[in-house]
Amino acid sequence: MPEPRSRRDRPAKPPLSRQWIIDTTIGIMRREGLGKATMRRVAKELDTGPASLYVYVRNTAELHAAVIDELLGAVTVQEQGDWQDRLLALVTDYRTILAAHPGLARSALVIRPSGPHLLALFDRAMGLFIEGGVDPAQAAWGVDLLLLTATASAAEHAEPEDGDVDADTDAPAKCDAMAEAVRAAEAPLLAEHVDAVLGGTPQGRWTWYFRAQIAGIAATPTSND
Amino acid sequence: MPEPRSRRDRPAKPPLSRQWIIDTTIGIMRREGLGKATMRRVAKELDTGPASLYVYVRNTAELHAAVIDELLGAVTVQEQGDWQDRLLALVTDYRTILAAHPGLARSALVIRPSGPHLLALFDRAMGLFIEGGVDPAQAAWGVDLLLLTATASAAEHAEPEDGDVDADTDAPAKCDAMAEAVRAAEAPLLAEHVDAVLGGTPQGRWTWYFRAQIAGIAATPTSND
DNA sequence: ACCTGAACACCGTTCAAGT
DNA sequence: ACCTGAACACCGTTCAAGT
Repeated sequence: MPEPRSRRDRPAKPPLSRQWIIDTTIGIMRREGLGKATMRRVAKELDTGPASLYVYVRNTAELHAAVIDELLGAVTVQEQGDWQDRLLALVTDYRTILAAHPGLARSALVIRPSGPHLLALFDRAMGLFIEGGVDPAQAAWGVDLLLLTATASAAEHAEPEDGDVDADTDAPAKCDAMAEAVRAAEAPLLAEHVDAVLGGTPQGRWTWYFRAQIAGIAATPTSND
Repeated sequence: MPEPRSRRDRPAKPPLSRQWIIDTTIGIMRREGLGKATMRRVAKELDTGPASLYVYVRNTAELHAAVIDELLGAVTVQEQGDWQDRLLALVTDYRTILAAHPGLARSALVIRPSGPHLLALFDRAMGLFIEGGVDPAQAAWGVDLLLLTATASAAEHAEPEDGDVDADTDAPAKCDAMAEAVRAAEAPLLAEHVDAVLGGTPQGRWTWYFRAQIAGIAATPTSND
């Protein structure tokens, strides 16, 4: 017996490539959330020190961007329905992926990922707009706007982190606080239309956001001022 | 001489109230960015330990939310122009405040602030929509959408943190990377309309986002499915 | 009752030194 | 050349103990 195996049965040594780092990060994120997928934690999982990761990724933000693009590889391509239905399916897919894991959408907003999968998605969305007869310039900015909204909406509705405080206080307390604040503040219109403001399911809201934006994008020419 | 004064000439002792904590946090943020406005840093500025702050604020997120609402007190009310012009001025003001300090918009997206100043802003925006003859239900969701876009847009275009890497690499490298990625990826439409995709000033884009959304909001009824 | 020192359990990133 | 131990300079939050 030359030496006892460390921990469990590890085959020789992990390769430690960029892809392996990304996959490990995704694994941790799926199990414990993006908040736990830190450099130090990923390094530990890879049986090395955090410094080693910097050979393959520039920093934490770049690693998270790579994770996002990797996950974006899972967006499906809807073949049925008209261009608007297919565009809705595409953007909803994008949003669902970002909303599934806390922090992912927040990261996407900050680091502006531009990996191959996002570009492919952008290209498909542009294609659907153009198929719908929308001017390419409007289509380009329209896709930007749609993805911005999808990302922001995902950031808002992302499930809370694993170790989150007061899960029960979530919805009721928020409504109470809102209702109380509305009454306390000088917000007569909010008070009057409180049902409209707070009403609707997240799903219904998202669909309406999409439809409203599609209508506006198609109808609003890009000015040259 | 009973005892030597600590550091510089401090008058007796700071009051250490919630408002004083918020003001101190804003001061640090203005000078060094939100990233530096940590519990520990604020406590140090207040000549106490971080634990003391928890008597007045629940946690870092709540403190940052309070800071945002405080800053939102500075939104001006435009009196000239039609309802769309005034709404644009209002939402642009909101966006400008969030974009001025890095991290602020990012925080706003996560913590969903609902302080009195935000509620007042929401109420004013609703009022302008209703003045424009927009259905209240559409107005309510419309304001939500507009603020979501403004916040997300601010998060994207926020000035980089004080201690930021490669400022020169910013715009050119981003364009190069984008252009290269477009060529490398299978993104023919992106490649064809690259000028439209990357074109326009942030200001011009924001105005177009606003106009497109206004048009869509006014034209899209909230369905009851 | 109100406040806080000290501790707990973490971070990202760098760099000199090793193989 | 490639890799990394150890250090640097931080974090948020809690809680037992003090006044």
